[in-house]
Amino acid sequence: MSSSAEENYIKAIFTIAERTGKGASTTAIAAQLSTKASSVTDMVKRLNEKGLVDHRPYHGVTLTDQGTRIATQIIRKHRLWETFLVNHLHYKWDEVHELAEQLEHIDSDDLHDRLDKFMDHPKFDPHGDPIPDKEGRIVDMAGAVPLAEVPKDTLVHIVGVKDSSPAFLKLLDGLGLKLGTQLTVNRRFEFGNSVEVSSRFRSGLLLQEEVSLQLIVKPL
Amino acid sequence: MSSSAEENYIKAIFTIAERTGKGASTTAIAAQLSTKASSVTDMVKRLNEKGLVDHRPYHGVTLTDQGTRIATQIIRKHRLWETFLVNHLHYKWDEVHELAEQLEHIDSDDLHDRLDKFMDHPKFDPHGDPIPDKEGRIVDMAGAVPLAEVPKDTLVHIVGVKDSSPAFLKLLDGLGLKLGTQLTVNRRFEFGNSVEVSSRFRSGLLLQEEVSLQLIVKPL
DNA sequence: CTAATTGTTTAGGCTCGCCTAATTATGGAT
DNA sequence: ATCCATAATTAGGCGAGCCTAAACAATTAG
Repeated sequence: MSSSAEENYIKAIFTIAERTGKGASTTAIAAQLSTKASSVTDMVKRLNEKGLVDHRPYHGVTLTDQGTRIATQIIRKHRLWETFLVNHLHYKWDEVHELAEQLEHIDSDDLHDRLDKFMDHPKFDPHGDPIPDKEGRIVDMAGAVPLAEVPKDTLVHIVGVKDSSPAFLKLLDGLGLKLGTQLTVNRRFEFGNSVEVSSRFRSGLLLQEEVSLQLIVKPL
Repeated sequence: MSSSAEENYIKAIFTIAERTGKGASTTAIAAQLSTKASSVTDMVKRLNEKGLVDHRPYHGVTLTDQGTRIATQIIRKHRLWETFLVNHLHYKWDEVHELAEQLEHIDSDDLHDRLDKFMDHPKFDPHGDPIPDKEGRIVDMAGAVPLAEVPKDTLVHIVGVKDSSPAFLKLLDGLGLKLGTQLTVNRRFEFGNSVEVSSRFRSGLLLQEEVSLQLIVKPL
């Protein structure tokens, strides 16, 4: 029903709305997809005619219920494939995004249900992002907060990353940080709003706000 | 480098050449892809400009070495995915073709090498067709012949099917025949060039030439 | 050898998805 | 309330891939 191009727009609109809490502007969509604003205008018109988006110029594009359903299914497929690639084909967590961007467009609900079952219904992908179930429900990550907001002397463990770019993930690898790693905030510094944390393997690790805002943790 | 559409043409040309031993005519390609001859002319021109095919009008389109390499890689991907779908996601052998047609266009040699490794380098897909290795080498099926050509009182086992259509595969399921099934030709009849075979579970099974030509077996 | 049939290409047109350049509309600052 | 920077749209065009209808070429049958 939807082409890959359409699906990419729908996903972009969804993630922009999620990130900003507002409708996605023409310009924002263009930036997200590395395309031009005029192309976005074109596509938004098409998606609107298909009943997948609403558009109030200068106030953003929002997904209709139907559009939202499509978006969550694409995200489900994306995260299922990422999980498969990491857990079964032994890719590293910073290597799977591009591949999943291709695989997410495979058109078969049944295939993805089977993949889900094959992996025993994983709840989170390799970056800690929740995998929507086949009805589109997403478990909510109650209690999860950026490391930057954690008070001194709290024991937490890493449950996700806000930034899944290869660069950031490789940085974490280099610091010996991965999902599940337990951390305690030892000290908090005014300067650069940085925190000093200790893990079992490394203590006195100083993290700038730039990092600690992207690291999602949960108290233990 | 190649679009899905181009890949489909290349694959079609390859399989027609394999089936007929000759270059693929414009008409044959059109039939294979359920498209029109004029569309084929268009695409053949493009593929020719890319150096993937040669074309002598009225004598058929043939793949260049480069085109052949692409074709075998697509077939490799197709058969790897079919194997994955059947062996790991528990699809039936008549259900996987369409899905593999989508998955075969995923652009990543590495992914398919890993998939190959994950499955322990399978040599044949669920229909008994050989899976090219990453250099494009295909194991040759020495000694494999259509059941129709097997002399009386020979013990054979099924190693492949020439026709992988769901209809034919379901027929085989209905007859209790699958890859590996051992058969003996009890009798051969003039009429319809049919053969009577026995398996461990069923004896006196009469097969028309239409079926026995499609069943590839190997003497034991 | 010619004619008829079949195969192939050409011409022109369509949609999708993208582009650039030019234009218009708007929200926000003054 | 007006003006401006920014956002958005329009207009026109392009390539890929497909189509129909018409023209044309070649194989093969007579």
